[in-house]
Amino acid sequence: MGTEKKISEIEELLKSKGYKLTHPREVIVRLFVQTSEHLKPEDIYNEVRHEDVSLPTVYRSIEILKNIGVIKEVVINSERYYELSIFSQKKFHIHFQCSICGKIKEYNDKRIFKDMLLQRDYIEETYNDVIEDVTVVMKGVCSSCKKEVK
Amino acid sequence: MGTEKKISEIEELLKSKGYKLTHPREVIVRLFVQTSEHLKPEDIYNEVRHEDVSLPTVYRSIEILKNIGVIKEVVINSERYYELSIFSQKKFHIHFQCSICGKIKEYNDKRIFKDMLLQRDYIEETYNDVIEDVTVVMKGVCSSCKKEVK
DNA sequence: CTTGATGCAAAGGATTTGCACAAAT
DNA sequence: ATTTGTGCAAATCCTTTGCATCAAG
Repeated sequence: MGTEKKISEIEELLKSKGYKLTHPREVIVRLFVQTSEHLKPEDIYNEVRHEDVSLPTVYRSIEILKNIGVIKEVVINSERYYELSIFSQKKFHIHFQCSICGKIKEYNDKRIFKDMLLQRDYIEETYNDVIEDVTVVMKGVCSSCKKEVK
Repeated sequence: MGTEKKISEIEELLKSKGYKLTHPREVIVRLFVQTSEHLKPEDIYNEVRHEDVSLPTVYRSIEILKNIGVIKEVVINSERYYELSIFSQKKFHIHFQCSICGKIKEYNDKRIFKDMLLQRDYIEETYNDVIEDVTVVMKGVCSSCKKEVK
C-alpha cells in the first residue's frame, strides 16, 4: 500500500473516532508511515519541530494514535518507543536490543510467529485467559557486536 | 530454601561485589524474598518507610540489586516493576496483565519454558545473535474478569 | 578508622495540564 | 459557528544527585 493511501486510511480512522487529521497530526502520521524505526517521543519531536509542532502536541498525538491502534508502544530499558502497528499483520512483536550498540531490531519470521501463536493458544486453553497482545523483548549481543569482541 | 538462608546468600553476593548489607538494604531484600508480588519503587517505599528507609535509598538499592542480578525489572504499561530473580530457575519471564483488573501474574509452566528455549535457540542459530534475556508481556482479559463480563 | 551508605532537600528529566488562541468541519 | 486542537508556560510526577552526617567492616 502506498504512503498516501495509508495516510488517508488513518485519516478515516481518526474521523470515525471523532478526531481531525490536523497538520501536526498529519506530519506525525507521515513520519510513522515512512519510517521503520522505533521512535521515542523526543525523536518524533526532533523530526517534526521544523514543521512547528510542539512537544505537548507530540505527546497528545501519540496518545490518540496509540489508543485507536495506529501505533504501538514498546518499552525497552525503561524507554518508550513507538512504531506503526496498523498495517502490520504481525500479532506479535519480537524485539531485540543489543546491550553493546544499543540498536533495536525486530524479528519478522514466519516460524517465530507460528510458534508464538501456538504458545498463545496453549496458554489461553490452559489458563482460561484471553490474550490480546504479546510483546517480547530480548536482550543480548547482536551478530555484529559479537564479531567486534572477538 | 528458607528466608534467612536466602538473605544471607544475597548478603554474600553483595559483599563479593564490595557492597554492605546495611539495615535499609536488608529490609528491602527481605521484602523481595518474602513476597511474590511485582513491586513498584513506590510500593517498596510504602513497605519499608516505617523502618526509616528513604525513597532515594529505595532507588539506590533497586539499582544495585538489579545490577548484581538479585532482582529483575519488568516494565508493564510504562510502569517499572521489580521481582526477585536470583533464586529463580526461570530463564524466561512470561507476564500477563489483565486490562480490566490490572493484576499481573506470571506463567510458570514447563511446557512454555521449553518452547521458549527452543524459540531462543532457533533465533540464535538463524540470526547469529546471542540472547541473554527474554521478557514476555502479554495483555488481555484474565479468566476471572472474563466471567464477570458474561 | 576509613570507606561506603544514608537522609534530606533540591535538581533533573520526561510527561501532562490550564488556558487563551487558532484551525478544522 | 462550534467544536476540537494547538502552542506556550507552568505544573506534576518520577527519579537522581549533592552534601553533610552516619554506620558497617
